[in-house]
Amino acid sequence: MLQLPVLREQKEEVIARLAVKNIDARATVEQILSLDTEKRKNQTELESIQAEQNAIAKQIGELFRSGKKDEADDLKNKSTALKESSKSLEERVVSLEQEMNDILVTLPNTPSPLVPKGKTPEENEVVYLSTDKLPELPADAKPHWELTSQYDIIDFELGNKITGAGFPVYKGKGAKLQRALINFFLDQADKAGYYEVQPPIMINAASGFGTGQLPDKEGQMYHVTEDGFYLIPTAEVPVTNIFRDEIVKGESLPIKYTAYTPCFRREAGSYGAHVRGLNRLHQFDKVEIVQIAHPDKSYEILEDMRSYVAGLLHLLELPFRTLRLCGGDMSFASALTYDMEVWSAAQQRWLEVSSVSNFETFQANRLKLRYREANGKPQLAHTLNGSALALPRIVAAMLENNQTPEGIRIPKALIPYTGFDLIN
RNA sequence: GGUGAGGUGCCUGAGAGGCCGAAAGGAACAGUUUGCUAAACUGUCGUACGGGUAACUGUACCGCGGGUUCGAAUCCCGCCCUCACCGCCA
Repeated sequence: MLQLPVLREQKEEVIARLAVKNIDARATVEQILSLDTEKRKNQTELESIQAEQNAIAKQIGELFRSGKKDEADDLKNKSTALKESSKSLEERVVSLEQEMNDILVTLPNTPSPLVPKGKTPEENEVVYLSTDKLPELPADAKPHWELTSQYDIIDFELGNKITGAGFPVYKGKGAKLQRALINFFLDQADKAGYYEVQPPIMINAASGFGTGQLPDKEGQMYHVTEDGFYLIPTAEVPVTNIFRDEIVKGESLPIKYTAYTPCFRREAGSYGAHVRGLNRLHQFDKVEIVQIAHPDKSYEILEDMRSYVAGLLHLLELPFRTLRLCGGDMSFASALTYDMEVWSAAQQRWLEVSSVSNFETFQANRLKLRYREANGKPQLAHTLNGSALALPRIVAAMLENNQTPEGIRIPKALIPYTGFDLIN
């Protein structure tokens, strides 16, 4: 959620920046500001009436104590009259504020000045390419969904039976590979100074609102209606919400957390060949990294997180590129996002495996997540997060790129975790 | 699921219609003293939103939402949550 004072003081700047996300926000911003002006006008009036009521109530108390009941009765009547007008004013203020907030939460975050203009994924800016020549596979190379059944390591049909499409069953070395990747990613995060947590994988509505999934993406989450909970689409939600309504000490920043969780996404509206196999699942595993940062440091930290994720991909020996997302391809809450895509040789396409974002104060404002320097006023912190990493497409790329006549080669860094160097 | 107790500031915890934005202790911060540390003493110490160049000032907030009252942390109603015990159970 954008900060109202920023909207008031830098209206033109906000409108110009939202234009990078291809949004013409002028009418909305002006509506918010006029509601705000109206609200404040009513609020000032209301508060002066309340001040008078409070003064009268105090006087009545004193009159009662000194036995002047008649005078007290006069004041009572006066106060009752005031109550009428304060009550209606209060309703007005509350409804103006509500109306204003309802509109304010629909505005996406303003992109950072680094964000390139653009509408489609093709206009994302390639900022890094891990290799100048992409691996080439023999003509009979297979896509991963054929390899998974050839080696019987991931069973999509069995998942269909148990749950439905997008819920695969990992088997044998396939299951062990999952476990190996999760442990590998967690160990790496630990080494990089991230504190490991295991959060709930169901969240309440307040948490969903805090990180911006609600009300914007309600339809993308599985909803447990009986209890009002949602299955998490990413560990970002429960981990960042650890700090909801918190004022942390300035010197404790940056706070670095990591968590492994399953993630659940309804992916309503997705279809076609690009959802085949592991490319798009309803349930998948991911290790997430989250940082709570000082506003002056958050962009430096974003670069750190980006190079951390790149390091993981190098260790896994996967060819990848890093994109700086253009305005049109960015998420609602993000100010700057880097996507990491690995090259899937058999599919001849790039697969997104990580998204690293700085949300600046956008989430913190919803979360009421603040920090305080010694004796200072509370300030909104910046929040950042990134996948480090999401498993399915890593597995897809690994299977496809590393296929040999003998079997699937496991990258060196992973062998201590899998306990085998070949899937055959 | 049943029964009982309870939700007050960073924490513990008092407060039971007006003198309460809230005692007391602890923590934290600043200072004094001691050679350092520790201790002792003194002071500061909630948040949000308004108004004001500012000093300052107003309002709201004691789990959430309503109600009673001139006046509610305190009384009434509804909801949520936590804890304890019982039941069930990995």
